[in-house]
Amino acid sequence: MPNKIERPRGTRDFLPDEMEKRREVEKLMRLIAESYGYKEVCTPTFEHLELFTLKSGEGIIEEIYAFKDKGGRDLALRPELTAPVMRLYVNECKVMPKPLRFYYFANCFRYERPQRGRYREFWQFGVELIGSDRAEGEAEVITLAYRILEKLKIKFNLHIGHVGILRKMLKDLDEKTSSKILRLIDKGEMEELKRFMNELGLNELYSSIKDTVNIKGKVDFLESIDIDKDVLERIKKVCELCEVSGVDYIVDLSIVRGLDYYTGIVFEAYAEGLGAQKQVCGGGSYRLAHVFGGEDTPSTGFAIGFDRVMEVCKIEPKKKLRVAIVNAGSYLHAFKVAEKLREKLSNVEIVTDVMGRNLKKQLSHFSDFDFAIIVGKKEEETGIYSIKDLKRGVQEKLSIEDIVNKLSRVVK
RNA sequence: GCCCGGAUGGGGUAGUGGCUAUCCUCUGGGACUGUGGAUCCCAGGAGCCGGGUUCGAAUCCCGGUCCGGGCCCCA
Repeated sequence: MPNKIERPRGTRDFLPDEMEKRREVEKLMRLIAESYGYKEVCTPTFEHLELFTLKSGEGIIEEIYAFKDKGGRDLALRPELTAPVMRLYVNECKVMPKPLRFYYFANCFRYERPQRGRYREFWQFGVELIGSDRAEGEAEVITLAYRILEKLKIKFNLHIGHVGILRKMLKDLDEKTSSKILRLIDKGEMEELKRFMNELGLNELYSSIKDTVNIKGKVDFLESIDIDKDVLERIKKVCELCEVSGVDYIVDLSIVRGLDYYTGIVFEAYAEGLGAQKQVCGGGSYRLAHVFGGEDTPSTGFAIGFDRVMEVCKIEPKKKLRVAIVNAGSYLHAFKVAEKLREKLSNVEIVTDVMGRNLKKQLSHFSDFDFAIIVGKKEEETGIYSIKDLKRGVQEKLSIEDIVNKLSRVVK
């Protein structure tokens, strides 16, 4: 036997049961996003490498699947979708009336060590609200993310922060230093941060950063510390709107986010039961359009880690009604009956035997179906078919029309 | 990128340096050519890959691949 060809590392095959569940969850996400007026967009699976290196943040750049095509162009499989969607916006939608509400569901690629909830090909569901610079927009996006996770019956915590506070505190430092400080805050390595800032003689700044980062709770906590007035007003307003829509949150100013393009409100959601891969959603306000040659445009968005959500989501798809057309010798007629029923009934699975089994074998094979319709010479002549309820074990004789009526009633 | 643990038919497993690799499930067929899930019978299908030690390796050793767990990072 020749060697079996295996799946590449970090990729997955999905069997029907799992696909069904994934489609069900996807459908729910779409439905909720659409109920907020968001419309689906789709961008290419690969883009110019530059799109992602321009502003994505160090971590992601190292993980990019990059390659040269036959024309020598530097291309990359998309590691995320915010940059592609903003590129699409700049290319095609600049003059459309604002705001634009876009959502996407697509696969992304990152070269990483695979683990539970972390794959080299993974799916993201996300939205981008383009053109609004206001708390109303930010609150809408946060609420939408919250609703989706809530409707999927996931247990999670939502943390809301604002990168403006820390950015402002660090504004007098050079970019390299401030970026290192932000990274240490993001990792929660406060001891290392203390040592680092001590070396630079920034003890005073360190202690105010420490105070800021430790703030966790509802909005009112913020009153007690000395932060930028405009930012405080913004956070208060966003939180107020979130509370109105029943969103449960924690203000957490330590949220920094790995992607460099965030400028304002940021938020993350953590689900229970996923270990180190607990972050199921991340987002915030950013400015990216001008980087891709457009006008400076404020935007807010989030991305949900679809595969992580699937790990903890309890949603079960509704089982379809399954009907077997069992033939007693008359294949031709059985196929005809099956086709007629498929035409008349929607959302019902209708299956015939294609293995040449005898009657008994067919019934045995279809024993976990809901109904069996027996089609043989007698039925072909009279037009009256035996329909057997396989779950209850009862059988009756009906015409095609009556069968259609009966099954339609059961579907409801 | 770092640290650990694994890998035996499609799925789940047993076992051991030595005969034809165990059991369950599964799949196909038969008993049974007009009525299912039971039972019995027959058939099918496996030691991740490469190298080493050995008379002999699925078993021991080394390397690789893949999976899982924990970090890092992130969704």
